[in-house]
This record gives sequence, structure tokens and C-alpha cells, in this order.
Amino acid sequence: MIKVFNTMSRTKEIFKPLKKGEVSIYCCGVTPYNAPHIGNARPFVTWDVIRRFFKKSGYEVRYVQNFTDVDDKIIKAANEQGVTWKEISEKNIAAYFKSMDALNVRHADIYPKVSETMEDIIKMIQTLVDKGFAYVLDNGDVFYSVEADKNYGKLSGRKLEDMMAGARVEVDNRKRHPMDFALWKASKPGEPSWESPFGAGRPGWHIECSAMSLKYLGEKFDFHGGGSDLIFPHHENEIAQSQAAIGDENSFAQYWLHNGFITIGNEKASKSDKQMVKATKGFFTVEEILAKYAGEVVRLFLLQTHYRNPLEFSEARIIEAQEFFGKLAKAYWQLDELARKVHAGEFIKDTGEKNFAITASPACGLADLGERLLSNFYAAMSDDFNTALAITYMFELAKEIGGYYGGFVKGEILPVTIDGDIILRTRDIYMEMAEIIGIFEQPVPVTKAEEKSDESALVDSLMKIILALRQEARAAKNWATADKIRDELKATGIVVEDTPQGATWKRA
RNA sequence: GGCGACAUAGCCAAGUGGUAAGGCCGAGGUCUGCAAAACCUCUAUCCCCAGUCCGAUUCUGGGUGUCGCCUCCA
Repeated sequence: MIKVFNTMSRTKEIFKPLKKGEVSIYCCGVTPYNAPHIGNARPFVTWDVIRRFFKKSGYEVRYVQNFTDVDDKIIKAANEQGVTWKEISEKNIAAYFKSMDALNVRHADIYPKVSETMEDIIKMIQTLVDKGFAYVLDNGDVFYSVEADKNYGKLSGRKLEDMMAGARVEVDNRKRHPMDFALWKASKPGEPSWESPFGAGRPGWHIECSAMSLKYLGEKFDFHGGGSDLIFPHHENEIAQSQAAIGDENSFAQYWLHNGFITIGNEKASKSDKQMVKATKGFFTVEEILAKYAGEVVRLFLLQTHYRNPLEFSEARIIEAQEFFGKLAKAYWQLDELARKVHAGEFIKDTGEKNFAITASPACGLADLGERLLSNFYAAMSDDFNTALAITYMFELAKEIGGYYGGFVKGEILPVTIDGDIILRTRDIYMEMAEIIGIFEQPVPVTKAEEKSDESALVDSLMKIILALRQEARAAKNWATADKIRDELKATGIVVEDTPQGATWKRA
């Protein structure tokens, strides 16, 4: 049973798919007028996890995410830079993919674009005009009439009269009602335009998502998502248009999920806020952050808070996430090493028969805990996709693995007592969690020196010589020399740690 | 002016009608030549007031505060 918080009802509801075993999702994508910033990334990472979870839970998932590639801001950027709107959108769509790929966001099944859905958009506007929900002005502008729609405002809980008083509503005398919004904008000089029954022009904001979701997911689909700033007016207007055009107030999305904002300095991260972009000093777009921190670390940072809560972004937080990630990575390597030994036949493999040694094996505890934590993990994810909680279960398993591995290395756990099947099962559980969270898909950073496969052979052999010399000094109790070597290596960014198994080193 | 969300330890963050997970930091300890790492232990009556209840941090009402939306915004 999966529960989700539906913005429409403002309560957690039990999810019932429209079609058994299938989930259809529409998530509002970006308007590619510049590179995505950290706030943009949140909904896509969130939905990526949701999709992974549904898939692991046995659902067939169909996920559609649009690009609003015809838009005022894109046209403005094109005119300013002296290039075409197409060049601007293509450049930023490429930037979007580059950033999202680094964050392990799997691609959507379909990425519709406004410029490629024009026929459907025009058809929908025509339907709205025909049904009396929209009106065409002399100049070719088409507006949606909110007064013609008795259900208008049901998602955001607003009444037309309430929004009037004190609101910053633009006054446009040509509109029948101030809240009416544009479905079609008549063409102006210097702007791209498409032919339509209302004259040359281009779509207004909102309509594209209605047309695209209808085209690719049908009249009814399960989820619609995006940032909570889209609740009004964007999603409200989408509902109005779609249900009016389809003629069924139960059509369109069944569940509305909205993620909270990323804040910086306790204010919503926004690229329209020049002050904020400036204050973050080149640490604002996903690309800028990725220059310094691994994508999987940024991803983990985003998922350590529940998606509906606000999330304060700062470098200190990213560093915390990085350390957390390091600990998870450590268990990954420990399991990897134990698994290799299992395959090399170093432990007991056959658990089929009653075996006293196996029953008494410390690995049995690991097995029970693993199954329990996996079950907890799924329970957390099933409760409105609580990644923050789920991740702590993965962390708990990582700690247990560390303890077990430590016992093995120290010789407290004898190889003959280790049940190889349990090791492999634990590894499967751990990786199953990782797969849903979406980490360990890129080269996992190693935490032990001897496993640093990416270090050059030269550095390795030099370090071997240096540490051997230092060991000689230590054997002679020449602490001054030993410490000097360690201190000077540290100054160059290499950390030496003495362990019972000898000295190890790693880059700081 | 309208609508909405949130308020949990120094910081971050889950959660429940029966006295609150986890992480970071800090303190103490084990280990160590020292250090690091690792491990162990310790650190909150859940914004305020009233109500419902045997019992509320969790429900209801009021208040205060913060943030967001009502213009573009993930």
C-alpha cells in the first residue's frame, strides 16, 4: 500500500492506480531559457526516485516531462544574444541533460516540446472556444474565461473574488475578467509565430501542459507534479482548461504532488533574483555545484529531506552530505570485498543442510537485520516517498556492515563461520536500496588506500616507499621523523592513518 | 487583503494519542608512541495559551513567528 499526499485534498491518500500495475506521470519540466539551478533539480530528482520506487515495486511506469521551448523569456534571451529562440532552447536543453545525467536522473519516456505539439495545442484551444470556455479578441489573442468555469480555483483553494482585493493583478481591459489568462498570443514583430484559426501567434503559458499530457497520457492519468509555486496559477489553469476541453471534471491528473522549495539564506532560490545569484558566488546552477561536488552527493543532499519540506541549501550542508555519502560508500566497498571472497570460495557457501557452525555464525544477525531494514525501507518509501527516513535505514545497514567487516578483519569472525549466501544477500539488499535512492551508479569513491585503483601506479609505488621508510622510523621509535613524514604528506593533501593492519593513505 | 505550508536538541532532520529515529557538532571513554580512523556512552518534556481525552509533541480552537503563492518562477 502506497500513500501519497495529494495537494487537491490536502491529505495523504491511498494510491490506487487507474490501471492495475501501471503508473502514469506527468511532471512539469523546465523552460529552457538558461541553465538549471539547484532549485530546479529538486522535482526531477524527487520524481526520479518515485519512478524508481514504483518500478522496483512492480509497476510499469510511463513518465512524461515537457520542455516549454516557446516562451517570452526564451525569446527575450534570443533577442538579447542575437540568436534564434531555437538556439537558446537547444543549448539549455543540452545543459539540462548534462546536469540531470550527473545527478543520475533517468530519462523520461517522452520529452514533448511546445514547438512540436503545436497542432494539438491549437486543436485544444479551438475546442475551448467552441465550447464557450474561451473567447477570441479582434487582434487574435485568445483568453480562457474563468467565469465560465464554476470549478475554477479548486486546486489552490482560491475564490475569484478573494484574489481581487489587494492582489497584484494586472489590469487588461480587453479581458472579460482580470483572472482570465491567455491561451494564444497574437504574433508580434520579432517573435516566432505559428498559423492558427485565430491568426498567427504562439501559445500562452499553461496550455502546452494540458495538450501534451492529453496527447501522451490520455484524458486521465495518475500523477501530476512540480514545484509548489506551480499550484497557482499554472496547475490551476491546466486543470481548468483540460477538464473544460475534455468535458469531465474527474478527468486529468488524479493525484497532485508538489515539492517544497530550495531556499538560500531562508529565501526561495530563484534565478530571477539577481541578488541571490550574486550572493551565491558561482554556486547556484547545478553545473557550478557539480564542479566541486559529485552528482551523487548533491543527489543525496536533496533526498535527505522529505520532498514536501523546504530545504535550505548551503555549502556546509553539501559537505555534510558528502561525508554521509562517504560512509555509505565505505560499506559498499566492504561488501564488495567480502563478496569477492565468497566467490573465491573463502567462506562457507552451502546453507542447504543444518550446520551448527552456520547457525552460530555472526552473519545470521546481519541477515535478519538486512531483511528487517529492507522492509523498513519500503515502508518508509510507501509513506509518501519518505526518502529521508529510508536513507537512514540504509545507513543503519551500512554501520552494521562496517562492524561485521571490522570483526572479520580483526580476526574476531573466522572465515569458516561466515555464510557466503548471507553476505551476498546482504549485498543485494544494500544495492537494492542504493538503486532506489539512485546512488552508486557512478564510480564509487574508495575510502581505503589499497583499493585506490584510480591512482597512478607511480604514486602508489612512491607512497609504498615513503610509508616503508616511515615504518622503519617508527620501529626505531624515531617518532619525530615518523610524525614529520606524516605532517608533510598532510600538507600536500595526503592523509596517513596507522591501523592494526599497517599504515594507509588517502587524499584529503 | 485572500489562500496555503511550516514551527521538534547548538545545527540538520524523521516520527507517534501513551512521555521523541537518525546524522553533524560537542563531551567522556576504548584503542594508539602520538594523531587519525573505528567503536562505545552521554546531550530535547517537541513555539505559546486554551480545549477534548485516563493521557497530546501528535487532535480541535486561538495566538505568535517564519516561509511561499496571488506577476515570471521547480
